[in-house]
Amino acid sequence: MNQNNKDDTGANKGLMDFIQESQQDVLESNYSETEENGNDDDFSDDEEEEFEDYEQILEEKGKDYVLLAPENLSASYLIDVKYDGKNEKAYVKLFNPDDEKVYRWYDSTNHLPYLLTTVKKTDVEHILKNEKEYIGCELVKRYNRLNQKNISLTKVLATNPLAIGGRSKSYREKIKPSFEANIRYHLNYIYDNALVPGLFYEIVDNKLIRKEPRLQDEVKKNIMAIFEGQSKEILELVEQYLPLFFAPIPSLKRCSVDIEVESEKNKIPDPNTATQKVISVGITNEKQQTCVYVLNENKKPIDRSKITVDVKEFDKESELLIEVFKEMSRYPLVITFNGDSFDFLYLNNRAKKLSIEESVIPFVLTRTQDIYLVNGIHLDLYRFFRQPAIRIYAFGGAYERNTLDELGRTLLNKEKLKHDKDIWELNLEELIEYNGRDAEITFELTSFKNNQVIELIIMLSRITKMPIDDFTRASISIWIQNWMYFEHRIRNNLIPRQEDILRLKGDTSTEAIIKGKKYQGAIVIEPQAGVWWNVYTLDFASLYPSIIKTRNLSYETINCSHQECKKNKIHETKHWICEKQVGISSMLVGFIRDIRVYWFKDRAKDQSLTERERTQSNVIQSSLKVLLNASYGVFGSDNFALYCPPVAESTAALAREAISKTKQYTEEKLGLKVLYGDTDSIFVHKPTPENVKELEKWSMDTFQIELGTDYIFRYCCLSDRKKNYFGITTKGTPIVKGLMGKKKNTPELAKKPFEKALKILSDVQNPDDLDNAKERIIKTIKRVNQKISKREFELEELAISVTLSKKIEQYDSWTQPLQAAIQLIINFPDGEKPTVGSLISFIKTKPFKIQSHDIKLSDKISKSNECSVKPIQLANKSDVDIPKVKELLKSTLIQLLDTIGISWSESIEGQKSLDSWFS
DNA sequence: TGTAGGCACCGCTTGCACACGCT
DNA sequence: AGCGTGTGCAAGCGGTGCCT
Repeated sequence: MNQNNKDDTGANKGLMDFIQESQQDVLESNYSETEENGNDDDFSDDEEEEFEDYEQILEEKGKDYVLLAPENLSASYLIDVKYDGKNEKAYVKLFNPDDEKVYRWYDSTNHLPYLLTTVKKTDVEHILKNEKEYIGCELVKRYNRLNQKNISLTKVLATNPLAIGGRSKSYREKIKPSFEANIRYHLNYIYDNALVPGLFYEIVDNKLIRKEPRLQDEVKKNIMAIFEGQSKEILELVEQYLPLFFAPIPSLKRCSVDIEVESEKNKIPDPNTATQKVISVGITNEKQQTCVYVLNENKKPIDRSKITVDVKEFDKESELLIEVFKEMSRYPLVITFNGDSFDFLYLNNRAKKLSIEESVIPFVLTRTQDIYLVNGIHLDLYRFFRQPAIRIYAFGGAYERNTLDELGRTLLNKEKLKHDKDIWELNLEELIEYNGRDAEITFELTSFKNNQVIELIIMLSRITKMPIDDFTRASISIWIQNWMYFEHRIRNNLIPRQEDILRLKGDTSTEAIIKGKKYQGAIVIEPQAGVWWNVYTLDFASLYPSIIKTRNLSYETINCSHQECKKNKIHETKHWICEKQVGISSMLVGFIRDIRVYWFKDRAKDQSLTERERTQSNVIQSSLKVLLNASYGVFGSDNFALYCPPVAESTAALAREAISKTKQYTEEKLGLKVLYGDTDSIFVHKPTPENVKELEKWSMDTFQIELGTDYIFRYCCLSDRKKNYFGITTKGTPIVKGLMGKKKNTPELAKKPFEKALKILSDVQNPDDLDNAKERIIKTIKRVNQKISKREFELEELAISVTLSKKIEQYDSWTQPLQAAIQLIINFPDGEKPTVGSLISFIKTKPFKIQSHDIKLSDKISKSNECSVKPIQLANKSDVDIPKVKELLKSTLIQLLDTIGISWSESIEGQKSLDSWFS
């Protein structure tokens, strides 16, 4: 029997056994052998012959680089799991640190694609009687979390994943209901064998066996102590995850690749046609050596004194490419920035165009337009850094836009080389330097801060059980889905279908405040306008995940079938929660919350530890933070596999309850004034240290959630606008939230006086200083206002920069950014077309009409042609609409001024008219 | 080609009341 | 009187960026 099926009683009791067992013999064959498969692998001992044998089963493309694993291989790093369609087998890629080579190991257990169904075996055989790819059925048992019952199922096996799902006549279309039929095969392979990408495995007699890291007994003991008294399931999770956290992360040998392509003026080279020559390729390796492979057909002399990198010259483009491919194949990990859509796509198509032999082209294109490497793995940093969860939670929003230049500038403090010319005008030396710098920046994005990014990627890959190249291309809901699927499978739990969850639990019962939303969300406490001295902001530590944990929220525990549980109601909703079963998402989210808060978070800052221990702890805590912060939201997102609106709704409702009760307690029991609050925080006026302590204790006793102090404001200015305030901390640091002066689309002209005013306010120590500061602020602003009247400004200072969030033809409203984008298209027909993500800069002008355009637009606005803005590229100073600029300055600064009691019309405008009266 | 909902602000769009002029 | 059209206004809505 399949080892995964032996735990017929379901639930979690077999998990520890399972882990133990998997260490000894992970991949013991489970199925009765089917001898149909012609490629059965009795590998010869002779190495050369061995290669002969394998050659026929390897795909043509890139096969020169593939090295098959020997019968026995020392501990190697599991970097990838894939499926080989020609051989109908899963394989893994192992990086062996001893010889620094990547080996490919094909499944030796005859693991097969399958689906599960409640249809009886005889009926299945009837349905599939003419199917050549059908192999047979097995009877298996699973535990169904949704109804808490063991269930007998038919496991339908096929030779090929496409037979199961992915075609119009796949088995999953014919056999209904079918379960677990839409999981990609290589992921199934990972789950079934409990593989963890990023851990060490060795091959013994052609079996893949996990190598356990050594754990310090002391560390283990201390961590177990954190979870003392918690349920058995949680303790098992700790055991399961400690090796993932503490296995060393080896420094992966790797290189970055960046290409430059010959191009005509104002034309972007098209990687699909690849009609232009590749003129240079920069490669940087882990020793920080950069080499630029440059095409020099006319053998122009290169002045080496002007060059800081290594150079290899080629007079034939095809030779250049072949050499680059060969160099890339030496690395288990190859990094690009946007390689999926440009560099590698271009190289691939260009190589075909130049008739380079398939066997030396290392790329594999997938249906979803990702590009994998035959031998190593391809990490496209553009895809990784683009993830909102990564941008915000792992990097604190350090970069705004996902471009190589901005990432380099904000994370590395290293900019792309600037030049006035365009690529095709550069001389060879300039081209080499430029290309080399891009390759360097790309590489350093993975190596800065002791390889922070690469370690983050590997740690998240271990936790989510996704191969690195899948993981870096997928979004956060897929990460969490995969993580939870894995945890279902190793517990022998049936993975529920989204439709079943929805049918049983789908309804929400609260009304959202914003039209079009599914349920009610957070509370924002009405701010008390004014200047407040000595203000504490208290907030709950990861409130939503904490609620999921403490209140046992999960798709199977919400609205369970037990009559007795119905009394366990959730505030303001119709939902109740199960008291008999521990919810799987509650358990998983709770576990990573606890271990982050109680272990890794402190250790990331603990000066008594070594630097190495600190950075590793930091990598782990930020990985966990990324998952935690998304763990609530995914349940409210209909493209999440375990989508369960009542779970999300209940989480939000319980959070509302927590914050309201806290406000009430603070006001009524402690007699303090609550000035403001948002979601998980309250602003308290003048609490004593004892007050704060009492609140912390009360919160722990009432909700089992930590309430901590975030900022202590010397003073804090609130207006009547929510999510809109600023304060100066006791250390003199200004904290600004939501004010227009901070928004990225506000023109510099308004931002500058805003910043100045803020600086003045930072120095204010007491109410008397404030009056003084007000005077100075008024003067500053008046000066700016006068300058505007006299048109004393640069055009750039007025630019409003906005990101397009949709394609041009999808806009239903004739908005200003759209007007500017269309003018750009009309005036620069060969230029880069504005589209999703483009940053458009424009200035406000008096209304004017543009020539009727033949750009495809939505029906609603296709006839519009009157514009109120001009893109900065086309505008003159004389176009500027002065009253509108003043309006803009006013609305930006008024947010700041009215909180400190300055009236715009009296202090700024009124004063000005007096001035002019006297002069 | 998505983790959620709540909020501020800008400016276009739309619907309505009303005036007006024509038949 | 009945109808179409122009005008001014306010509310609604689309869009962007932000907060938690």
